Amino acid sequence: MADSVPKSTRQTLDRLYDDPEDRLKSLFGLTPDDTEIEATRTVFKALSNEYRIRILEALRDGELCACEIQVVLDAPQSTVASHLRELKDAGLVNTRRQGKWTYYRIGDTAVLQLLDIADALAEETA
Amino acid sequence: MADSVPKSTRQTLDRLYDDPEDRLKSLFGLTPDDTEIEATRTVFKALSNEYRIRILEALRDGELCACEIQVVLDAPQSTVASHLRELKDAGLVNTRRQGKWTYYRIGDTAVLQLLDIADALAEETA
DNA sequence: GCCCTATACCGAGTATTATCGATTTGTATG
DNA sequence: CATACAAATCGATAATACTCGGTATAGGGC
Repeated sequence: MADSVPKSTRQTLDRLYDDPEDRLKSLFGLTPDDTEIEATRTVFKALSNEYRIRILEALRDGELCACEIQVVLDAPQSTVASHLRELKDAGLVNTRRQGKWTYYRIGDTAVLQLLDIADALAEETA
Repeated sequence: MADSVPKSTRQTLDRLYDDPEDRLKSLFGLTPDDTEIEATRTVFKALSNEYRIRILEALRDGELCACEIQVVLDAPQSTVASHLRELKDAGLVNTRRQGKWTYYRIGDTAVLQLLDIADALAEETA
């Protein structure tokens, strides 16, 4: 681990701290493992699109079929379908097939918590 | 509003519901206004990057200067700087300048809540 | 079987983001 | 005010994401 640290960084730490080696160790301790970060990123990425946020908001009150979501979004069928797929892949929604129709619903209320917190955060920032 | 609904949608609703006009109205009621959605999206977009998640995780324990964050991320200075700027623009971190150094800190504990919830959600999905 | 409809998938064009070397800006210190 | 250094910005290239027409798949009714 110590070998991968560039000289410039060591020099910076040398100037800043009494015990740069200790500081280096504690800094590296701040990094969680890659797979966990990647999984978290997947969730946020799925949430970082206007259409997909609209879909989740529409699903607050309960399930809707794809054709209804199309009405809410007022967008081409293929566009809506691809966003629905992304939400499903990210595990944020579940589906239920009934005849020709596919019904979508929020997979976990934690999704709504995320939306609420982000909304509040955005509002106070603005 | 009714004018913007395409014929194909009306036909779909006609087939699905007894009172398609009512259904149309309730569906449109599910859409929040554009500026709110956009603000929420900005927050999630800022969170949907590996480096930026790492930065926020590193800031859990308290503020760090940009040069220390560079050590944690092990990435070029300009790359780190652009991510820090994006986090700041999104309102997720605040800065404090002390001499040559700029210290970054989490702007609101709600940011950590978002990370925790998304992490838990990602874990249960996997 | 055929036809109609809901929805999933493909792929090419477009738009947005990320990366990072080079340069500039701000802040000390001699 | 010259030098050193932290950090911000610029700008060109690369990577990623979005859009959506066209097409394929699947279910139900005749």
